[in-house]
Amino acid sequence: MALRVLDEYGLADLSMRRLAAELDVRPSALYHHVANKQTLLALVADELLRRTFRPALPADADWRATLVSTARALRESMLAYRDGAELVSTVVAFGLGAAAPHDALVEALGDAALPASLVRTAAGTVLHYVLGHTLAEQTHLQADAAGALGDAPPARPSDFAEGLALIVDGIGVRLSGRAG
Amino acid sequence: MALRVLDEYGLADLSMRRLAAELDVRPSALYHHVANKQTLLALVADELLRRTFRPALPADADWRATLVSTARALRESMLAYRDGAELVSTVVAFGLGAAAPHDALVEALGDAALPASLVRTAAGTVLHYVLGHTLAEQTHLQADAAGALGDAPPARPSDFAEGLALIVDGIGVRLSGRAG
DNA sequence: CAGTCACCTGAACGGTGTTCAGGATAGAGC
DNA sequence: GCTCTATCCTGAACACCGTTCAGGTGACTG
Repeated sequence: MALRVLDEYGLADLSMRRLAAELDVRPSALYHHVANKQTLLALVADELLRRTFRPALPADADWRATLVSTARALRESMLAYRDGAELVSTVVAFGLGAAAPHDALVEALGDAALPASLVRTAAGTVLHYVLGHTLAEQTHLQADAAGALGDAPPARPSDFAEGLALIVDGIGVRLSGRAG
Repeated sequence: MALRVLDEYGLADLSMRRLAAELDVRPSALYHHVANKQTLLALVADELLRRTFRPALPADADWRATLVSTARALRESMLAYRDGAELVSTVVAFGLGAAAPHDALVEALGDAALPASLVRTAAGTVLHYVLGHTLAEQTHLQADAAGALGDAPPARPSDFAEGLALIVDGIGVRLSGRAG
């Protein structure tokens, strides 16, 4: 329900009052189900990810392919809803939820023979990259869809993959010839 | 002035009304100097960076050292003010200003013999990483300073350098033996 | 001395998140 | 059947928010 409002009106207009109106209820009623708006947004972000974020984990693939596919899945999840990247980014930043992406990235790195602390660092690095890149991408996309501003270059679709490959190769260096 | 209010009250309380009160002026007066709050925030972010972001560019250093020092300088700039990372991140995301960090990263990559498109990708990747990491770091720091939540691990100081090194090495792979 | 312009005030508009006393309603235990 | 209780809700208010706009005031220009 809240996701419908998000997609229809955007994150800026996803207010307690609008959501309540959509549910045919007075705003104060929402506070019997949720402590405040921030935790509501965390629940919405979790629901968004639950619905769309299915990181493929083919057992035979090496860690590179798994990591790339997980990152790609996260990007596509967020792009699937209006303001999805902004929503997930803020929820992740405040640490109130949306732990699934980080967990999925850590799991994807499980096959690489890396020390645990480096796994966490690498997962965080990839996560920050995907969130930042996709947020910029979606902001630009939606700005174009409304009234273009058009000074920045139009961001080729391959940019995401290229930046991601940079990090993946950086991780690969740490394995120095061991696994693929 | 606005930076004083930012440091004293935080970004959430940096309202047009509070800023106007601090300047002993009515809120509507601000709109004769600035179109709206978003561009005000962009100006504040630019001023923050102008004051504190001095990327050291030693002519003799190789691109790795220059890139790392630029990234580190950006992180420290944002940490120097309350909510600095959040402010700069949102301004960069909306593309209304704060171009200095990206430009500085591009310049730092100038010495590496990379194709122009890869320079832009690499700069964007590093930028997203620094913003995302520092935002998370500062959010955590400030949450601790108020009333700790304390479930997430305490984030060792070396985490920033490790993640950054990952990306730098990824860039290095693209040079395959050419420069340092 | 009139005119212009930058700067400001005062008041309002239409929102926002959140709190709180109290009303309804359904199910459990006696 | 009848209380008791917990859940869910309403209505009203509080204290803000960004923004607009007509009109006032002072300084600098011609």
